[in-house]
Amino acid sequence: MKALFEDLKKELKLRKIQLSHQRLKVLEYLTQNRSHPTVDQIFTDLHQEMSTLSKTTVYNTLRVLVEAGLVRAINIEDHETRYDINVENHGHFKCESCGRIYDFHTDLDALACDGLNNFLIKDRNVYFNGICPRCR
Amino acid sequence: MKALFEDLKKELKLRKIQLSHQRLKVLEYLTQNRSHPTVDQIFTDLHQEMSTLSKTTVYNTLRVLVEAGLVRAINIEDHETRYDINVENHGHFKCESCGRIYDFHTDLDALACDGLNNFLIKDRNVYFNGICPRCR
DNA sequence: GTTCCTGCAAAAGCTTTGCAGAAGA
DNA sequence: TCTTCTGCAAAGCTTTTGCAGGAAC
Repeated sequence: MKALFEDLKKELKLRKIQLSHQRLKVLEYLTQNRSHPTVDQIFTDLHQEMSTLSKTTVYNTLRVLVEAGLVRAINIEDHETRYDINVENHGHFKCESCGRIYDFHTDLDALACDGLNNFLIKDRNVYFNGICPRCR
Repeated sequence: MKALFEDLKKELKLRKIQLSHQRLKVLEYLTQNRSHPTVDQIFTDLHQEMSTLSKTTVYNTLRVLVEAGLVRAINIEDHETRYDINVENHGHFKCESCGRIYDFHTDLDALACDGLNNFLIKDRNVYFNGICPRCR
C-alpha cells in the first residue's frame, strides 16, 4: 500500500504534475480506501484533517489523476461518479440491494469483440449488477 | 423493427403495464432510433409531434421500461443516462472525440470472472472508450 | 515574477418529487 | 368509482465555472 503510493508519486513527478499537499492527500486516500469512494466520501473524510479543503479541489484533483491514467472513474449507474486506483484487469459488481461495489478479476483482453476492427481502444470496463451474497 | 415493437407491446401487456399513448410512443421511438438517445433527445424529437408531452413523462416511462427489463440504461461517463432497447449480448464503445456510441457484439457469458461465486448476476455491461475510425 | 493551484460562491445540468387534473379500467 | 398516469413547477444533487487570493518554482 505504502509502496503503491510511492510509485504513484513517482509517476506524477514523471508527468510533471505538481504534487500539492491536497493532491497527495487525495491520492493517498485512494490507495488506502479501495472502496470506490464518491467525491463526497473523499471530501468528507479528508475534510476532518484538512479543514480548509474544498470540494472543488477534490474534483480538480480527481480530474487530473484520471487524465494522468492513475485513477479510474466508475459510472455504474447512480448519478455520482466513483473513483478507484487504476490497477490491473478487473471488473465491478454493484449490489442492487446494499449498493456496495465489489471488484472481481477478469481477463478483459481475452474478450472477443466483433466490429471494432479499426477502433483505438483506450479503456475497457466491465460492470455487473445483481445481488451480493451478503444480501441474499 | 415493426415486429420488434409489436413483441415489446405484447411483453408489456403480459406484465400488466398500462400501454398509454406516451409510453407506446417512447417505446416505438427506441425501436426506431437505435442511437442510444438521451432523455433530452427522446423528448425533443417526440415533442415535435406530441406538443403536450412532458419530460417528466419521458423519465417516468423510461424507468418503467427499464424495470420491466425491456430497455437498458447506459451510463458510460457523461452525466446523462442513455437508453437502448435491451437486445442480445453486446457492448458499447464510446468515442472520446466525437462522443458517438457504437454497439459491438461480444460474448459476455464467456467472460471468466473470478470471485463472484455466490453473487446473483442480473445484468452484465461492457463499456469501452477510445477513438473511432471516423475520428482517427 | 510567472505560472499553476486552491477554494468560495454561483451557475449549470440532469433527475426526482409533489401535486392537481386527466385518462384509463 | 377507483386507480394509475400525465405534466407543470419546484426542489435536489452532482458537477462545472469564474475569479480572487495564495502557493510553488
